[in-house]
Amino acid sequence: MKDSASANNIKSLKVIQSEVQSFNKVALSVDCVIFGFEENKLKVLLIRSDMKKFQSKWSLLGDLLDPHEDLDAAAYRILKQRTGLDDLYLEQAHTFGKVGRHPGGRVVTVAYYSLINTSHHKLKTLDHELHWHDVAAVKDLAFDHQEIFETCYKRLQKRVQEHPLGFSLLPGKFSLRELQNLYEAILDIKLDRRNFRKKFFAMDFLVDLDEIETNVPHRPGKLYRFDYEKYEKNKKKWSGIDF
Amino acid sequence: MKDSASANNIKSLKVIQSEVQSFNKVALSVDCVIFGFEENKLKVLLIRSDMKKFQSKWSLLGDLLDPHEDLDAAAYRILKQRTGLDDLYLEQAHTFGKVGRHPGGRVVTVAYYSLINTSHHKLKTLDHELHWHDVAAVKDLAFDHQEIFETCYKRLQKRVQEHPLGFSLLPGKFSLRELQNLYEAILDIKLDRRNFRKKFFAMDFLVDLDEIETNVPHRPGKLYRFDYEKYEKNKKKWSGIDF
DNA sequence: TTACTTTGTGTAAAATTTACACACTCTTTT
DNA sequence: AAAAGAGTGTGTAAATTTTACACAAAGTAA
Repeated sequence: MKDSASANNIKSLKVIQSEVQSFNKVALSVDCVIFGFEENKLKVLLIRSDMKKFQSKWSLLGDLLDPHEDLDAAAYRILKQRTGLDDLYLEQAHTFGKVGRHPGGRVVTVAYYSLINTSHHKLKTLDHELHWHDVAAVKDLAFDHQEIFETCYKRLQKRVQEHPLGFSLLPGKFSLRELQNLYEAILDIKLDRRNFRKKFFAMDFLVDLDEIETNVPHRPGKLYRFDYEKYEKNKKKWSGIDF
Repeated sequence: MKDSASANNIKSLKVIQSEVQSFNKVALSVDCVIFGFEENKLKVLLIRSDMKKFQSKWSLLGDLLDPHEDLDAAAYRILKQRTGLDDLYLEQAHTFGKVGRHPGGRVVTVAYYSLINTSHHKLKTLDHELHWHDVAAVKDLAFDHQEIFETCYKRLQKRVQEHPLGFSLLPGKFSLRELQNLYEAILDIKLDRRNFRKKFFAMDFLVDLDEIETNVPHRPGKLYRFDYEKYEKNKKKWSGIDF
């Protein structure tokens, strides 16, 4: 293995190019962990593995990187291919590069996670390929996808306590109960209703729509929307503070 | 670009192998952002770029991944090559994969950061290749290394507020003033001395060595060491809590 | 009309964080 | 040897944040 940094001689572009182009190459893939929220459960989107070896197992949505596209662009491309959406939160979580992780050869994969609002697009989930799974029930995925999934889930749990990501999983109008259900589902804990409401009102980026829920068999709750402008303006004030 | 996941046909191992081996390959490198602490300043280890194009610039320590080694192993290898050390904290931070980021061709790089105790190994920093830089003064690095450095620095700042990493930058025996100086340097803020001490004593993983500083022109402080066992035992209790 | 379910609201106690000052110990200076 | 200088070591009160907790109101279902 070349030691390009401690060598004393200065390398020409040609030398560098030959190092890069010769034998030191690997396949790079992107895997997306796509979270959704339905029936008060946090869900993750999985697909049947397209490899014989893993035929009965579920796997994450992934594809090989095209050498001519940016890494982030590849993640957005894959997400778009699977969900049709391209206007959403997408964050790189971790890169997995054990030698034997992929049976097809040396493939290093970069994991991204994303949150989508399932009410905005009913996916083609009925063709037995793509399916929403309860995160609590996800197990025994193909490849090392179980580990990737768990890493991303932990990252989401942490991230959602520092930034108001959760909103992107909800419809435009939502009740505080829905918001609380979401946080309880993501963090897998119970929260005190009054304190939860107090906290979110204090953060001051909920807009009261002066509407109420319909078709609920009890007193309806008020509906709110997330105020992106206020959030952007006050970001610094509370970013990084757990809530 | 193949769409391996949404295709309906099941792929044999051979098909997968040919996809992986054919044209979809890139060079992958690892870059290490190595932090140290000296003269009450947070430092980062940089090297003169070995490329003509960037001859006057500093760059991070990096190397190409050997296709036969694990990704993490590559990071440890590079660190060992540069510093001689292999028993230290090393964390993957982010993967950078813009198409044009490297003049030698398509190179995606995985950034790791590490903290080393400069008192344990005086590096060969005098050969004008390797040099400790004040983090505050780092600018205009080669390639996209400025961005990589800044990403890792932010990650370190965050991480150090959730885990007692800082200790790995200090000698085995240290005074509370040294510890505070370190945190002030990493976070770039001033801390209240009394509250700082209170907090660390409350966490209860400092061992009083019943020794005091020598060669200080004032009242000497007591020396402590970090108690790894107590830390491991109480980890859950305060992990994730900012301090 | 009654029972049921969930919303909406405030306050007191507890815990945590912050601000802050003075005596002590060692070194250096005179 | 006395005094000045510099940084250590320590506690408490106030402010802020977090937690625990209960009851009336609004709608639906029987």
